[in-house]
Amino acid sequence: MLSTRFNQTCFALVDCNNFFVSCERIFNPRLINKPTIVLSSNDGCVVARSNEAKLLGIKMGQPYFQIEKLCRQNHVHIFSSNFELYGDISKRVMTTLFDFCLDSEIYSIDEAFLRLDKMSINVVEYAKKIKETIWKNIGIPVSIGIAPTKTLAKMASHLAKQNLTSGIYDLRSENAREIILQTFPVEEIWGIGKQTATQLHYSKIHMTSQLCATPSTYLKKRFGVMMMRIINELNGISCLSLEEVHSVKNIMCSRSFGKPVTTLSDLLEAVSTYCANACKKARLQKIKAQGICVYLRTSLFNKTKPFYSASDQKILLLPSNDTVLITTIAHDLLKKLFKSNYDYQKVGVILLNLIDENIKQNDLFENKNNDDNKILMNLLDVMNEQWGKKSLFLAAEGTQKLWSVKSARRSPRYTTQWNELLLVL
DNA sequence: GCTGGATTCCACC
DNA sequence: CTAACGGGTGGAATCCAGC
Repeated sequence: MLSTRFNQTCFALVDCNNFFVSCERIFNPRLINKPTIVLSSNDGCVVARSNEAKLLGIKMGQPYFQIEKLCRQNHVHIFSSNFELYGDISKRVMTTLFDFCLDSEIYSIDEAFLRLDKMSINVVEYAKKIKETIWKNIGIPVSIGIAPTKTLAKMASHLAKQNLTSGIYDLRSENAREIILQTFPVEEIWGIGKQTATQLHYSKIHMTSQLCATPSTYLKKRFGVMMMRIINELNGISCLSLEEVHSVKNIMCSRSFGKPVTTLSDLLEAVSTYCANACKKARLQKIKAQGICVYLRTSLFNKTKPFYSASDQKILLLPSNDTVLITTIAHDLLKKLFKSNYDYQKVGVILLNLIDENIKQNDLFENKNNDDNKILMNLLDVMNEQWGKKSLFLAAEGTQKLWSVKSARRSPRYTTQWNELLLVL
């Protein structure tokens, strides 16, 4: 007889360990057991650390310039983000997980929830098999947390990471939970962030067990409905189910500049580039924007220069994913927002209220249909697929891109670019 | 007061 | 030599105008 109660829900959270670093290691085995980090775009902050790098005290999200010296002294291997590579490896991991369990939800680039209670299996044995398969076939180490709710499964995966030998942690037994909750800090609970944690500490609530013992009327009044959901989940009552594949509502594209930008022409180039990326993404998903928002701002951190931030949006007469149209509108918006004599750090474009491209809502006053540029856009996408990214683009994007991001240490895109395949010499 | 829409806050990876 | 800090998502709470 299995220890689980009849009818009890059971979720597994499969989480890739140090995901971006693990991806780099697949193609560069010399990195194994060496301190290694991956930087955010623009080589700004640390977004992934190997265990060795964690031991050196390098923090998640830490700005790189603060640890540059430490890295040099300890021969830390440093990489710029290589999202094409990570996305491709992620796809392989998720496909493998779907083979094990169709009832699953991709939660992020490196995590997925599986619903296991409807399968007649020994859950822990099954988890072991999943872990071994992903390691053997893809070369990515994962941790797996098992529990009756998603929030507890998240907690279990945390604990699984501390247990390096098995990498699996089972929190289905109520007795086991009772002990664990006494030493699990509230700030590590899924859904409780920095602000909430600070307030909890202020109310002398530090450990999860203390949180669960706090009267729910008080918690609801002070922290809202989200907190009630968290408490229920911690008590083993499942409130969060696997989510449907949610349709995207907005697409945002923005980057910080490699160095401050002051001229309107550079900003227009950048905005054009982001429009092209966003529209391409929309066409790929077969959706159209009903509005577009443009924003720009100076650095949040530079206290010596004046701060400026602005945004504006325009509703489209007809939904569109046409790069030419969207870029034209974005240019108009940006020209209105632009003020000279500022050091700009970032501009961004957001396609708003996306809807299925097949939904046609003919405008009463505009008789023509809005497929004008469909053929051109299709051509653009096909050419760029065939001849490589950015073979064909609008002149407005510019060719120099003096503003573009820093990405000095990116590894080759081994799996997605023919000319960057791994060479065996 | 009530409503819906816009904006801000918070959290996550 | 100095200055240097991501890019997305989504949901809830809150604000505010118009009734």
